[in-house]
Amino acid sequence: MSGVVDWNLPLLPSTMGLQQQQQLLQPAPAASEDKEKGRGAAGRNKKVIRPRFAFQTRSPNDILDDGYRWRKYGQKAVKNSVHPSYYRCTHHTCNVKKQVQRLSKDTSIVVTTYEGIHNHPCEKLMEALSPLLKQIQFLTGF
DNA sequence: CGCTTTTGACCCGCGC
DNA sequence: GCGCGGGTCAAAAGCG
Repeated sequence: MSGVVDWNLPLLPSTMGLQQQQQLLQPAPAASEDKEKGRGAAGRNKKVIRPRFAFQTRSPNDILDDGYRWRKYGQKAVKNSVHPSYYRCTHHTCNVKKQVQRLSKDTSIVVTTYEGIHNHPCEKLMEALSPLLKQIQFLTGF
């Protein structure tokens, strides 16, 4: 089914409308991210391939709203002043994870690492395009 | 009322 | 075999 749009593509964060520069980095081509982490919540013991996208954005805001809803789940403090915050998509069908890291050198720089692909289009974008889509569908219907 | 957020504790994997 | 680190989940509280 290729009737799906690449929603996983980097949309433009609403808070990113600044003059900040965005740097898209692809850490490693190797998908050695098979850390299943069994945990009691077993259920999905499948080698789910989740692409990793790293975005380096400069913003006073740690949480960049890219159009999806994120729920913060834990904050582990590492030794190097870097306190990575973990976020997860609130979608029950969306197993996307987001890792936000702040540079200890420049707290103004925020490294957002997206893990996984969204199974569902962003509500915000959809909402914004909803009227347009409706109109298009309506026009196309004829 | 619902949802979100925060802290703690727990667990697993890997290293040595 | 044991230790450490990292990561995640859980519950509770606060706020809109």
